[in-house]
Amino acid sequence: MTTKEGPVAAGRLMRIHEVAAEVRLTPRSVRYYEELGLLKPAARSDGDYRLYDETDVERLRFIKALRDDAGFSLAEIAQLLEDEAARERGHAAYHATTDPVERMRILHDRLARFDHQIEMLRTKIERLQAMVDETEGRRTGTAARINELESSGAESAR
Amino acid sequence: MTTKEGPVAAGRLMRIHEVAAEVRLTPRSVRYYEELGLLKPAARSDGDYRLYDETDVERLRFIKALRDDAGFSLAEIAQLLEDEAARERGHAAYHATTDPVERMRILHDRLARFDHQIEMLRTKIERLQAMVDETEGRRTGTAARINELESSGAESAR
DNA sequence: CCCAACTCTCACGTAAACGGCAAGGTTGGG
DNA sequence: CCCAACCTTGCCGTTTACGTGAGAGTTGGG
Repeated sequence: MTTKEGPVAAGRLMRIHEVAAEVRLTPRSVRYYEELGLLKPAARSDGDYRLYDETDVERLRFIKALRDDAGFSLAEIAQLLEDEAARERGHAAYHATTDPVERMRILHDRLARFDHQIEMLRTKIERLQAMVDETEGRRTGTAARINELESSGAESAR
Repeated sequence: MTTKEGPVAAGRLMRIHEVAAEVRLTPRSVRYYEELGLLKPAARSDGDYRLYDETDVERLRFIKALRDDAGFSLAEIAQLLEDEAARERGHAAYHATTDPVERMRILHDRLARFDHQIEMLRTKIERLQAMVDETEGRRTGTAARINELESSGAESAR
């Protein structure tokens, strides 16, 4: 009943410390991300243990990359990935309807979200590139001064 | 006596709220960055007011970019820029000595730091690019499904 | 069935990066 | 010289992103 069904992910389910180790996070962080609505385990055991599948792992990896590499806050990541609640609704809705128009809408929605993600990342890349360019400029200045010194006093070098 | 001298920066000096406004930071943050050793005002007034010059503004801009765009922590930024203390020592040392060998060493040092900065930024760019690629992969999959639906049920669309 | 290892949900503690206030000092135009 | 607007150094408060138990329950191999 808490099972995330779906057409994929028939592999085995993992417990929280397993996925945490896999993506190099702590169980605490994974639970915290769930608390913020970043993801929801594929299932729960009878004893209410969180159980994760491969897609959860991928999602966690993506979250970690967004946090570590892109430096987004968890709040921003929540925006980018949208609440897991909304995502699940979208997924369920897709399989609940046979209406192709509705399915179309959902797919276009998903496409738009991917485009948004790509755009945010691209923007970040551009800014970083600008910083690289600037730093290279300074580097060139320093390198020039080295050349000056090197050619002016040309004798004491090893 | 607290003046940062140097051959450049003869422009006028600004007070903390001016530079803060200029680089879109709060005076509080600027003081905090100083506390962490990220920068030091060019001078102090008689009444001990912090006074900044144009190079300080540039430095602050760079710091902000590293924080906002690259997502580095202030501690990491401190590493990248090295303690202002060390920087100042290097600068003073450069002008204190006339020994070309010593000057050479200082310049090569500076060059190495630039190279390190560039490398860190490049690494970050590569990771972001990898994320873009991955997201584009997913996007392509969704786009394909849209095409399927579009050609299979080709009549109900507006 | 037993027990070690794992998990659950509170709940409080912490480091980073500031925000905001207090109590007092400084600046500079009128 | 006066005063509004700015600044100073403390110092405590807050948010984010977790760490760290506490107390109780679950799992699974022997």
